[in-house]
Amino acid sequence: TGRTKAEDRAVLSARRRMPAKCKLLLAPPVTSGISVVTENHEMNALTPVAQRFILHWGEMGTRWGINRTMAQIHALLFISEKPLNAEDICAALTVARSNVSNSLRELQNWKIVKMVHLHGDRRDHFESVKDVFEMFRLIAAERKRREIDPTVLTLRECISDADRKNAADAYTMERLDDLADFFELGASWFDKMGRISAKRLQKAMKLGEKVFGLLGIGD
Amino acid sequence: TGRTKAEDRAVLSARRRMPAKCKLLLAPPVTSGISVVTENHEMNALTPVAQRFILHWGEMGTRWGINRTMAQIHALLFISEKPLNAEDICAALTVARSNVSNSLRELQNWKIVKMVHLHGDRRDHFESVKDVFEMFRLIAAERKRREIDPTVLTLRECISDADRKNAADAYTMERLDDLADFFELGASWFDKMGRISAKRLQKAMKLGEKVFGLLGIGD
DNA sequence: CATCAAATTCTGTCTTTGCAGACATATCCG
DNA sequence: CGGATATGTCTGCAAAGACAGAATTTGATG
Repeated sequence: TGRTKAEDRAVLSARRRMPAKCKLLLAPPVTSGISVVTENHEMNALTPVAQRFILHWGEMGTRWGINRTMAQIHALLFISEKPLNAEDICAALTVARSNVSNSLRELQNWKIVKMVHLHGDRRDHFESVKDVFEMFRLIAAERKRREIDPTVLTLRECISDADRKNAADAYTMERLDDLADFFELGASWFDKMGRISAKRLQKAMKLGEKVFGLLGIGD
Repeated sequence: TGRTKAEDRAVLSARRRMPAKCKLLLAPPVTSGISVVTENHEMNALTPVAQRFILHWGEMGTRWGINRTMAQIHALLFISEKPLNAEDICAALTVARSNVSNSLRELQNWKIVKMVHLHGDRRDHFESVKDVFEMFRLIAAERKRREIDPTVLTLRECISDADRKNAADAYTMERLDDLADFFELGASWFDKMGRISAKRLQKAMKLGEKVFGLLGIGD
């Protein structure tokens, strides 16, 4: 098989924890889009497709260092036509309020979820950025700020602190210098992506396709 | 301060766990590059700069869903002039053999660490890919294979499974379609990066800089 | 300013993951 | 073929992280 042992293990452990972990699957089965009308807006139970997407997105999150609930909430908001309040989210994903509250705060820090208010409802409602390029742009900007920038800083400090008389450090310096250059190049990309609009980013990415073409790298 | 509460918490918790977790810091302090000569090769204790880099790289790993030890081993190999054997790595990072063994296997799966043999020594030795562009290329290719490809597959399946008569699903489909398009564009990028040489990738990235310039996005 | 809904923070529990040490297997040499 | 050395796998414990529920704070409204 073209699959590593580590992956097999991951699959198995994912399966093992399914019943306990993935509460979505434990939610009452949905035959079709049954609507439950609450005070002031209707709340649809999750369709099987929605469930599947949310679960997958949660899993993806964990692979990239994002906690599962946070990613799931993001997925839910992303496919929700209307803004949802905390209560709605708790109900849809069967998670505790506190968990939802914390995850929403973090999603707002990432700037991919915004708080909105609905007329005649004092509860906070939340909606996701819907444009995928915009979303990517925001995430890239934030990751740069949190991870790339500090890394460049650390690398540069390491380089200037290195003991030039020590042979081991001399080689280390060479390597770190390369790495720092690379990250700086990457950082400037992230930066630029963070500044241009989604429309232009999309154009730039498609243009990039062509650049590859010119370099003679076809499909 | 320009820092979120979550970040403050992260910093605190990192500090709290330092003594227990980061064995590197507990290793005997290194005054200068003291050389310890073993059977057939000399093994330098880590310099402060090396320690710092390894710790930071380990931390970076965790942020991107890579386990800390694995990232630390990678960092160590990356700045090591000569290939190291498992024993050397255990000693340098103060981690168990089993841990080193598993991490090395995974690093080889990622194709960023290669096993080599030294003349007259039957132990396996390991060295990291040293070219940063090559490293990036390999990591990108692997992440695509493991995460992007399955995501595109899932999204497309979700779209084809969606119930077109259901209003909720109709909206979901729109969103997922956008997302799938985006990931496919991304996948093709990753793919192309995976195929071109490090040299050309470097050229392409620098060229990309210019593309941004042409689009009027300066520093 | 009292009351109540909504939201947040705190605290303890449970799950998951990472990891060390023990055990098992493979490889080389006398 | 036996012993030694090297590597790989398994098991159980411990740390970290995620999470639920309780307690607290916020703030809106009569």
